Amino acid sequence: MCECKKPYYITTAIAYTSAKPHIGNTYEIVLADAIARSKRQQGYDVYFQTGTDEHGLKIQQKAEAAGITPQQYVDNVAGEIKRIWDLMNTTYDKFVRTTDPMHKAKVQKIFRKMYEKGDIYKGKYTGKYCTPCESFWTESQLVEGKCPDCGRECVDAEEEAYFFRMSKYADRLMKHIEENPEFIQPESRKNEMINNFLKPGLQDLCVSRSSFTWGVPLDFAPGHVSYVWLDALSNYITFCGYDPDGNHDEQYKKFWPADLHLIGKDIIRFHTIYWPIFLMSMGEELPKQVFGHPWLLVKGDKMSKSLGNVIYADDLVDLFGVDAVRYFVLHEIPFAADDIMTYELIIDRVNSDLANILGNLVNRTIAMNNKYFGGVIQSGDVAGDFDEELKQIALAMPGKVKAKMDELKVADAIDEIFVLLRRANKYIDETTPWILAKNPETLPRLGTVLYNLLEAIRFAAIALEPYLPDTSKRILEQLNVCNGGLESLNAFGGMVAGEKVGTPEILFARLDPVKKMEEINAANEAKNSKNEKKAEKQQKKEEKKHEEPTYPEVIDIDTFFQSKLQVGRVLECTNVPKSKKLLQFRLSFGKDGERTILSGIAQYYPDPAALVGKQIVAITNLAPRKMMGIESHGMILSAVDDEGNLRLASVGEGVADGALLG
RNA sequence: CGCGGGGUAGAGCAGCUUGGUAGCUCGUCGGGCUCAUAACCCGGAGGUCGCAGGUUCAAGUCCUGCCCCCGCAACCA
Repeated sequence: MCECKKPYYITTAIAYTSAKPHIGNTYEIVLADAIARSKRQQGYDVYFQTGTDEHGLKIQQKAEAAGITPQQYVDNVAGEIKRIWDLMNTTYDKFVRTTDPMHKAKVQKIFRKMYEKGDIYKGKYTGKYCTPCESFWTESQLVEGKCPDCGRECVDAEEEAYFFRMSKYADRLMKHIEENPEFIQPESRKNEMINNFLKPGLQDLCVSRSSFTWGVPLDFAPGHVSYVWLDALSNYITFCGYDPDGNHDEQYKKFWPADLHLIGKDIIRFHTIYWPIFLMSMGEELPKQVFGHPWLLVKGDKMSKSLGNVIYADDLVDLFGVDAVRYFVLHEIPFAADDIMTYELIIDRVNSDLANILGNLVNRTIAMNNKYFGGVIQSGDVAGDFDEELKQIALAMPGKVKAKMDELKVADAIDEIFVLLRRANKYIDETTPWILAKNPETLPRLGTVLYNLLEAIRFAAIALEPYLPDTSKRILEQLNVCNGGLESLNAFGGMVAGEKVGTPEILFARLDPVKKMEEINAANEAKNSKNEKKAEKQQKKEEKKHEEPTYPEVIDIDTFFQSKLQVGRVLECTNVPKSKKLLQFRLSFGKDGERTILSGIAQYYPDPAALVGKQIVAITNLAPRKMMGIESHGMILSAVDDEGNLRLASVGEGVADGALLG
């Protein structure tokens, strides 16, 4: 092999330390690990970086709620994330944390460099400001026009902030994306970025915050911290030896630009628009490829604590073992579409693929070699029917696997290995070793048949290493051979006659679906009844806090009478085109005339026309607001309960249209 | 008419660029085998390839129109 190995730099997104990662998050690191291991196997000098993103308002708030410092909080969560990454047997070379002083110092310099270059300028950030909370909100973040945190009035305000001139680099980025079709994967995402963000024109991005302190402080602007994304994205270079002053480490010179940023499809925009532009501003090369992988869903929903459908990697590992979990996520998740996971599906895969096709093949082959030849490997030179096809498939397999991996189609790559395993099972049927064993004359042929099988298994075991590292090792141990790497798969004949194989051990036990499900349900219930219930209750409380503004104990009558509440009659009610949520009402308020009001209740009224003629209650002196291009003059009152029942407020029939409430 | 992806056997997918016997995994039914973890191997059933037109000797595959689903963007005053 060549001494000067080609470099390969792969990263995952750094995990946000606001909560323990679930299996969906864990998928990313496993996928990256499979790619990294595969590249190492192919002889690349791989640098694999992952880590945690530890700044931001959310973390500051969570720490406050827990009564600890933000640093303590992120130390805890980062530890937990690292533990899970290790549990999944992932071989990252570096685990980075954005609270690292080295990183922070570099981010400060990067920021200053961009500022001095003129790419970042001081501007005014306008929005709604909640004085008691000292928080800025955008219009869309407000709840009922009030602060989403405390429910109090917000005022128009502006504060000093720093902006990045995105528009300056937009053309260059567009050109880059178009000239490098591999840059954004899968390709459908590429169009999304171009059409939704680049073509309409990039807005300048606000890259500083002064409403909270848990971030990288800007040395030239006291009170400001860096926008988390600028801080977080920089990790890919700061921890790889980048020096803002230009004295880069050897590592940086060797590995940058990264070959692959592996990220979730939800953060593609940050990685394919902002990050490349930041790099352009710094004068650095762009990463070669960004792959936005799909999601693992549970019953069609995104995993979330509030839905109560979160599945954690460590729980799955307890139930199925590391390699089974790795196999499942790597094999089931397609290249571009989200995948729905269920326990039943995992059991299914473990049984049919791992236990039956793989495990049973290894087991029966080694058992036969022990039974018929006392474990001694025979020579492979008594050729017969069916041998050639098996050999050809084995020899072609590594190349096919590599081709699939080059396209990042990991599931397909694994399938190529299973083609060989299936063929080997068939070969046993065709050659009927148990019949050959009965006649002393056919014993030499039996030796060769078993030799071919053992060799085919060796091929598979070595090829499986990137995906099922532990199982790969166990198979090779049972075969009693070393992992000779991919080079040992150039010729069919690596097993050495005269050596002895080990004893067969069950690699994956078959699972009884019914029993396993009972076990899973019991485990889940036990968990729910204990710590999770407490956590859930707290969670619910927190969510309610967010949803329902806290009201002042007492308000005076004048405050109440600031709202003009009137009875109105529905003249027309239609869906707003292209909107999922909005209904457009034309209402009569008697002598006060007619007005148009929009309301986000479309999902509750599949037949909006049915509301025509009804009397409702509306606030009519709210400031007009445009939504979906239509101006709304007021707000219709309604109530919704936890079950999702919604009713419009009314005063009963018999009151004149336009009558005032009070 | 905002942009994009997709609709193929009970489920999940491939095939469409370069038209020509509709394929894979799981499930199901039947058979074989007994070395092995009731596993393995073979065979069958099951599809008007979203709908309607068109081009062609021939269309999942190309063209036109329509319907439905899913992402992204906008949107709950």
